[in-house]
Amino acid sequence: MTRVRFAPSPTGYLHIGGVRTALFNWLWARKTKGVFVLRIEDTDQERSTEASKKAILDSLEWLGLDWDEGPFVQTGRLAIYKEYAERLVREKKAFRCYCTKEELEAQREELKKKDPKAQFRYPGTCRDRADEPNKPFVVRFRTPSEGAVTYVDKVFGEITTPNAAQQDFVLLRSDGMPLYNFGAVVDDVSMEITLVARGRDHMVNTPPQIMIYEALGARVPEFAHLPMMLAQSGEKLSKRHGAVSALEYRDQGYTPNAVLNYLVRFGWSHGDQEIFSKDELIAAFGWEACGRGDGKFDAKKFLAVNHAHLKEQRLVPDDDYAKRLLPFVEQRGLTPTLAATKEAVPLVRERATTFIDAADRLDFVFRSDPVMDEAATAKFLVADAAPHLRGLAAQLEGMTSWNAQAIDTRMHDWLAELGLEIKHVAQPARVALTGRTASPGLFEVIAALGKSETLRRLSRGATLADARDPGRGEKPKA
RNA sequence: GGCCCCAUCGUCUAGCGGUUAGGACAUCGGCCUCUCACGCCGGUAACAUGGGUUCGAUUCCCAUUGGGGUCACCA
Repeated sequence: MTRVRFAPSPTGYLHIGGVRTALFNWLWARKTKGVFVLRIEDTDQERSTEASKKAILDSLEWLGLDWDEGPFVQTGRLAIYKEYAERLVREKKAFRCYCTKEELEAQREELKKKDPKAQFRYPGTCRDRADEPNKPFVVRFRTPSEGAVTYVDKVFGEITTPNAAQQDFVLLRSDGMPLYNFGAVVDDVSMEITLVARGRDHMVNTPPQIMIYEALGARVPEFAHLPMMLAQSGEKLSKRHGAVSALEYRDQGYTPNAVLNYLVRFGWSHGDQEIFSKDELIAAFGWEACGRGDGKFDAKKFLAVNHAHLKEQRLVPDDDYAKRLLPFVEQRGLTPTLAATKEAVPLVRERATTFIDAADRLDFVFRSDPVMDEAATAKFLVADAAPHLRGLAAQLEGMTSWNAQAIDTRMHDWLAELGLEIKHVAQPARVALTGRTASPGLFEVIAALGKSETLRRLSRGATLADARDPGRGEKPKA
C-alpha cells in the first residue's frame, strides 16, 4: 500500500511550489489507490501561525487535493520524538551535547578568522562526555566520518553523498523540539510513509535522513525529488514576482483544475498533451515522465491553461462554472440567481480567461442599466443610428419564438429588405444593449436579455442617439 | 569554497544513436467575422562549448562553461 504525505510548515500562505509538491504526492496516492497523509510541521514556534495553517488547509481544499489522514500536527507529538531520541542515545547512535549556542558560535568565528572559506564542523567535543544533570543539552546524531550514503531517486536516479559532507547534526533542540530531519523521519516512520516526494531543495536532507532511518532500524522509504520552479529572472519564486499563493489564484478567478494542470506540466509531461482533466492526470501520471531540470514560472502560459479549461464544458461544466463565477459577479454588487448565472455562461465560454473576466463580460446581463462606455456611445449612438435601432426593435417585437437562430434569421431578412448589411446596425445595437463595443454575439445577447429588456434598451439607445447631430459623432450629450 | 544536482526554441517540453529536431504558450503574418473572442492556415525561433566512443551523436562518456540547491538548537 502506497502511503505518501505532504508536510508543509505553517509559516505563510501555501506557495504554488508547495501546491506542486502536494499535487505530485496526491496524484501518486490516487493513482496507486494509496493514502495521502497531511502533516503540519509546526516545530518552528517563532514562525508558525494558526492563520498559515488555515490558509494551507483552505488552499488544499479549494484545489481539491483531499487528504485521507491528518492533519497531524508535530507539536502534538513531542513525546514521541523525545522517546525516539532517548532510544538513540541509549544505543550510542546519538549523544547529548552540552555546548551552548555561544560556544559553538565562538568556535565558528574562530575558524572563519583563520580561513574564511572553511566550513564549520561540529568538533565532537561532547561525543563521549558524561551526562550532566540539570544542564541543557541538544541531542546530536553520531555521524560516521567514513563511507557514503547511496539511494535511488525516482526522478534523479542514483545519488551518492559522502558521509564526510555530514556532521553530527542536531536531532532534538534543548527545548525538546525536534529539528526538521528528525521530526520528519520519526513521523514518516510512524505514519508508515512508503515514498517521500518533495522539492529538490530537500535533496541534501535525504542522506542524513537515511542515516536516521537506519539507526532506528526502520525501513527506508523511496524518494522522489522535484526540480525547482523559479521566477523568470531565475531567482527563487517569491511575492515580488507576482502572485505565488494558491489563494491568490482562487481570488483572481482561476479554476482549481487549471492550476493543477499548469503545475503538473511543470516538470512532467505526457507526450504532446497539454490539457488534462483531473482523472486524465491520475491515469497518466508517473515518476518516469518527470524531468530533472529546473524551470521558470510563466504567468502567460498559466493564464492560457486556465482559459483552455474555462472554454471546455468537459473540463468545467456549466453548473460548476456558474457556481464558481457567481461570487465574482456578486463582488460587483450584482445578485443574479445561480440559475440565471448558469444561463449566461454560454455567452462567455470561449471568451473569458478567468472568472473575473467572465463576470466583467457578463456585467451588462445582470445590471438593469448597463454601464455605458463613453467612447462607444459617442461613436455609435449617433443620430443616424436611431432609425435602425427603432426598426430593429419593431422587427423583434413581432417575434414569437425567441432564440438566437430565429433572431439571426429575422434580422437578416429585415436587413435584406432595407438593402443594409448587418455591420451597419450591429455596433449601434451592441452599444445600446451592452454599453460596449465588444460583447458576445449580438443574436445571443438579444436572446439572453429577453424581449422586453431588449426592446427597452434599444429604445433607450435610440433616445440617446437622437440627441446627437447626424454624422457628428463627437458631440457631448445634451 | 565543500558536497549534491541540472543543461533542446523567449518559456514549459517531446526526443531515449540515424528525425526536414515535434507540440504548447508567447510572438509575427493571413483567413473566418456583427464587435470581442473561438477556430483555422502559415512564419520567426533551440540541441551551451571542447574532447572522446561510434559507420553515425541532441541522444552515451569525460572535461569546461553556465545555472541551481544546501552547508543552523529554520523547514
